[in-house]
This record gives sequence, structure tokens and C-alpha cells, in this order.
Amino acid sequence: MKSRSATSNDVAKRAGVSRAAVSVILNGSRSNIRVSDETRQRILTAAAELGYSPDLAAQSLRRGHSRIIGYVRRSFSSVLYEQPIPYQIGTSLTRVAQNMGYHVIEVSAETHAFQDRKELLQLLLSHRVDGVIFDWPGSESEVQQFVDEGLPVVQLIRPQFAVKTPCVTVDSCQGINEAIDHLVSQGHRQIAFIGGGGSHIVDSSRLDNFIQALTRYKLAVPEEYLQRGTMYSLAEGYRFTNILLSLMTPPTALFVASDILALGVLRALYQAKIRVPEEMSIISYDDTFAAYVYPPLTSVSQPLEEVAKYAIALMIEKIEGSAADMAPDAVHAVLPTHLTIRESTTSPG
Amino acid sequence: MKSRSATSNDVAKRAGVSRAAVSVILNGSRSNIRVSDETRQRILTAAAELGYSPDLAAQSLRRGHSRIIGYVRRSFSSVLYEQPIPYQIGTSLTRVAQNMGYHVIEVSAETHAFQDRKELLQLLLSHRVDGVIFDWPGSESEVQQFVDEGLPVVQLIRPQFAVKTPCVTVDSCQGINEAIDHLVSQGHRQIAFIGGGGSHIVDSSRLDNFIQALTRYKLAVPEEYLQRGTMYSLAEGYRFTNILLSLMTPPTALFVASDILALGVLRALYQAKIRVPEEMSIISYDDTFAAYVYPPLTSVSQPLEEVAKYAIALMIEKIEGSAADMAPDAVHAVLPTHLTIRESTTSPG
DNA sequence: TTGTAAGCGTTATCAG
DNA sequence: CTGATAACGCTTACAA
Repeated sequence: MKSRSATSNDVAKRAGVSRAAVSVILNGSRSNIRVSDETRQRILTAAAELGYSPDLAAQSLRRGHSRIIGYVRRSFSSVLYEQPIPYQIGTSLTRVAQNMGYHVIEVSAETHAFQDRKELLQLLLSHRVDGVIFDWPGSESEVQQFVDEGLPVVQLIRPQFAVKTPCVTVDSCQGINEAIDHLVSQGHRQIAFIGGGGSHIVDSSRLDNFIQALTRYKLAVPEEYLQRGTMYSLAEGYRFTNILLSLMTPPTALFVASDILALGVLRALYQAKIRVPEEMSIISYDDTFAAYVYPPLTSVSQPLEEVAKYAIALMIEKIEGSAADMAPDAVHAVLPTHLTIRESTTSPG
Repeated sequence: MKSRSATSNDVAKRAGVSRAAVSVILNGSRSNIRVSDETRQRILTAAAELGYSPDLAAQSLRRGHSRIIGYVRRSFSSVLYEQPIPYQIGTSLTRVAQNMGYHVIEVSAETHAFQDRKELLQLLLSHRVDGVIFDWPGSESEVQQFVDEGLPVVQLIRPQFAVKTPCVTVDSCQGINEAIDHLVSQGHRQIAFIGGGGSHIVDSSRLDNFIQALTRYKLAVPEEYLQRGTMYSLAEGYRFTNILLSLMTPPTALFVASDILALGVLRALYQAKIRVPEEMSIISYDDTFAAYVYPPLTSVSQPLEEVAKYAIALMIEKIEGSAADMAPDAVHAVLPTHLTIRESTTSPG
């Protein structure tokens, strides 16, 4: 027995006023209309008594905007522990947006229903989203089609820079510098790099920043200390660690470009009976589950919560801002990383 | 320059037919109306050319249902690794629902905007959700208010059984039996329990099933082997392990009622230089990140994906089903767990 | 200040 | 099969 929700009409009747007045008071936009305190009160209490809640669909239809933001994430179905970032970002986005009166709908290019990428566009369009946030878009065209529709678009983490949209990214530079500072100050001179992940500049810059940081200290960067694979996975971390251990001069410290790689590193080290940090120092990158393994990993933390906040702020500005504000269509916010020191690093041997 | 989306009217004009025909073809409901193949084609191509996508808000307004399902999760803001289950469930729910033509909106009782719990109800009501799924509702009234509104409600994992709604839960029994079978078959006779988490039967039954399983083998269950705390946390796992290690007769195997507890267990064992599994076998419960630590943990896996599928199926049945089908208002689906064997268990000493 | 009326995009009804 | 018409709940000029 579903009780039909109260409408603004019901509230108006109960308060003995017009629908218009109810609309103004309850979802008040026009400020050039003033209402007496007394009628305002009547409306408020009437609404409360009836448990009135405005119909968002009707509002959306009338107002021409939905207050819905689409969030397109890479790989919906991936295992939580192999891709923790989109899970965290998605949740943060949703929470932040809700606090701003918006609502996020989460989709992925990989969902069964969307083998045809067109359908994804269709779905978001059907919801009449006010804007779309991409986390790590798979291709240029994936983003471009939304831009072509005239929708505000914000890209996160690994943008397709060829498409001119505002971006929010994270710069590994500061965090990696701090990491190398930390290791060097502990006396490490032989520091190796284990990396992975695609060809995006966000990934390759981790290696670049690593090399630069070592160069600042005039430390050698032998080619065999630079292990770089094609993805971020436990298996690759494991494999590269074994390669490094078999070198004539193994490193005394490892900089590992992702937590999931670090899990493989830890596994290889345990099996080789090499103690962390006494015999090998480790710093990971991401700081997702770094604190939860043993030993707790010193790690470069990414400000994911900030990324979400910034992205939503940028998006809402694009949606609500006047045309004038919208001029700089390629705002690129770069958020810094920092080192979180735990127990996986100490002086060598 | 936002190009206004094409409407069904535009499609009708372009195809030279009536709006009604477009509606029937594109979102076809009435089956008693037949359309010639030729006009159908005209409509389809016209829609494609215009990039028509139906306005869900308008449909929702007109049809009286929104195809939106609310998902109320406990603790939005908790750290991913301390509460992985809601993250996984939420994502699965969203994905499964999308494949069924529904859309999930995710909220939490703990969001800033909803200090007043009423606001959560309001938000969901405003979206005119067709139903609400609860994962671990905090209180009876939290669920009851939605039932009172006449909304279909499904509860997951840790239901408030006092409120009569369909539920989908997971039964630890089979998995724990398999776990004890496994340990006993390896020769373990001293098996301790580390548990935590509230007073919900889902939590306490893990202990009950553990005791029953041991009893089947006529094994002693000394009181000091039963360590039970108030929450699932790394710190408690750590603490309980140290207590167990200090006993006159320490156990040779540990059954740990949650992965996050197991992380603390591993930490304590490493520090005590007790090797896993050679000197101590471990089985965890949850199988969320059990595979990712070292050694990979033998763990009782919960069918979370199935839970999501079942919940959505149940929900859609309640929403769309005829009144007759809706009679059994307390369907209670219980999904079994099973043991996943990895490398943290072997014969004792 | 308050009331009236039009309209957002869709679907349902009901006569042609 | 088409075409007109009404209605869903809400906002907003504009008129009173």
C-alpha cells in the first residue's frame, strides 16, 4: 500500500497558499519575491506534517538541469585490491557531491551492457547529467564525445591531455623527492626502482622523478636498477625483485611505484629470507594498503580525497559559473604528494 | 554551446510519424499496438541520426517509477581497507542493477549532510526511489521508516531481523566446517578462535559454527582459545594473537573471523618470529585481501557478487512483481560460504 | 505579497 | 496504426 508522496500542491492546500509560494519557500530561488514570516511558517509546518519532499525528476525536467554528475571509471569489475583507487575516488566523489547538493552516477566503459561504447554515452545523456568526470579515460574519443555534446568534463589522475578539459592530477615529484631524501639520509646509496603501468606520463614520470632525485645526490643510476614492466601487479613486483636480488651488487633499498607491486616485492623478500627493513628498505607509492601489511610500508601518499573535492568543485563551477568564468577551459590542478614514514626503511646493512 | 538533446517529438517529426509511435517503438510498453516494420525502421534510423536518448526524468515523472534503487551503506567515510565489503557490494550492486536497466544511488547514514537521519529519508524520497537496499542497517528504526513509506526494502549481510523484509545473508557454517575439516585433516588438534565485531548473529554465529565444528571432532574447546573482541581491526587481531601465544599450551592453528583481524595476527606472528604456516597455521574469514598478503591466506570466501545479484533480483521482483508474488514478505536467502585453500595452512610442528 | 497559467518530455487514453 | 489531449510535479513569468 504505497502512499503516494505529498506534492507541493498538497502542501499549498494545507497551508492555504498557492503552489508558487510553496515553491519559493521550499526550494527558493527568486529573491525578488518576499513572503511574510507568518505564511512562511505555515508552509514550513505544513510541509513537515505532510513529510513533503520535492520530486527531483520534476524539478530536473522543469529547471533544465539534473544536478547529476556522471563518473566514468575504468574497469568496474576489477578486483578491489588491484584497483583500489577508483573505489576510493568514486566513494569520495559521491560523498562530496552529496554535500554540495549533487548526485553522482557511476558507470564504467567495461560493464556488460556497454560493450558498445555508444551505450555509455546514451545512458549518461538519458540521465541528462550536468557534467561528466573521467577517471583514467581509456581513449581520446571516449572523452571527446562528451565534450562534443557540450557537456562540462573534468578528467582525473590520468587525463587524455589531447582533449582540452579541466584536469585534476597528482604530481609524484615532491613525494618521490622526499622518499629519496629519506633513504639517502639513512645512508642508502644503492637504490633501485620497480615500476610498471602503461605509457601515460603520470606513470613514466614516477621513473623520471626517481632518476632526477638520485641525480641531485650525484648517485649512480645503473640501468639494471631500473625495472619497469607493463602493469601494476603483484606478480610483476615479485618478478622484478628476484631479478634485482640476483644482481652482482643488489640494491640496499627499493623504490616501488605502486602498493600492489610492493606486495609482490614483500613476497619475494620473505621467500628469500631477506628481512625488511634490516636487510632491505622499501618505499612504496600510493599508500592505499601500505599501512596494513607487515612491516607497515613507508609510502608516498596521494591526496585522493582532495582530488575528489577539487574535481567536484571544478565541475560545479563549470556547471553553475557564468560564461565569463568558464573561459579557462583547461584549468589543470596538480596536487602534491608527500611521504608517510612507517617501518619499512632503516639504515643499510 | 550546449545542443539541446533531441526529444521524442523531434524524432517523430523527422520520421514523419506520431509521438505515440515513437514512444511505443523506442521504449515499448504496450504490446497490443503493432507497428509495421517499415515505420519501425524509419523511427529507429531517425532516432539514431538525431542521437535521441529518452529523458529519464520525464519518463520517471510520467510513469510513476524511477528505476532508481537506493543503497544505504554503513559508514561512507571509513577507510577502504577496514571496511572493504561495502565498497565491493556497492560496486556490484551498481553494475548488476545497470545491466537490469536500473540505477543505484548510494548514500550513507554518516554523511555530513545527514547528521539528522531524517534527511537521508528525504533525499531518497526526493529521488522517488523504487526501493531501498540496506547493508548492515544501524538500527531498527532506520529500516522501519522506509518500510512505513511503503517502499520495497531488502536487507543485506547483517539485517535487522525485527523488521520484516526480504534479506540476503551469508551463512558461515559451510565455510567454517570446511576450514576445520581442512585443519583437522592436517593433524591440528589445538585450534584457537580470534573473533570480533558486534553482537549481531552474523558475527556471533562464526564463533558458534567454529565451536560446533570442533565438537563434531570431539576436540576440546578451552575457554582461553576463544578470543572475542568488540570490533574487526588490525589492532585486535594483534592483541589477541599475543594473548594466545603467551598461553601454557599455545594453539597450532588459528581461525580468524575476518581478514583485517588476520593482518594483525600476521603482524604479531612475524614479530614473534613464528613462521606461517610452518609453526602456525592460519585460516581467515572474508577472503577480501587474503590472497594479497604473504603468505597468501587460506580463507573462507563470501559470495559477495552473488549477494548483490540476489539482492537486485529480489528487489526488482518486489518492484515489478504482481501483488500476488509479493506475498512472502520475508524471503530470506542464505548463501553458502566455502573454503579457498592457499598457503597459510600445513601440518603442525 | 499572492494567484494564474504555461510548459519541461514523456506516456496513456481514446477516438479516428 | 495516427493524432490530439491530458497528466505527472514542479518552476517561473506575469498579472492581480
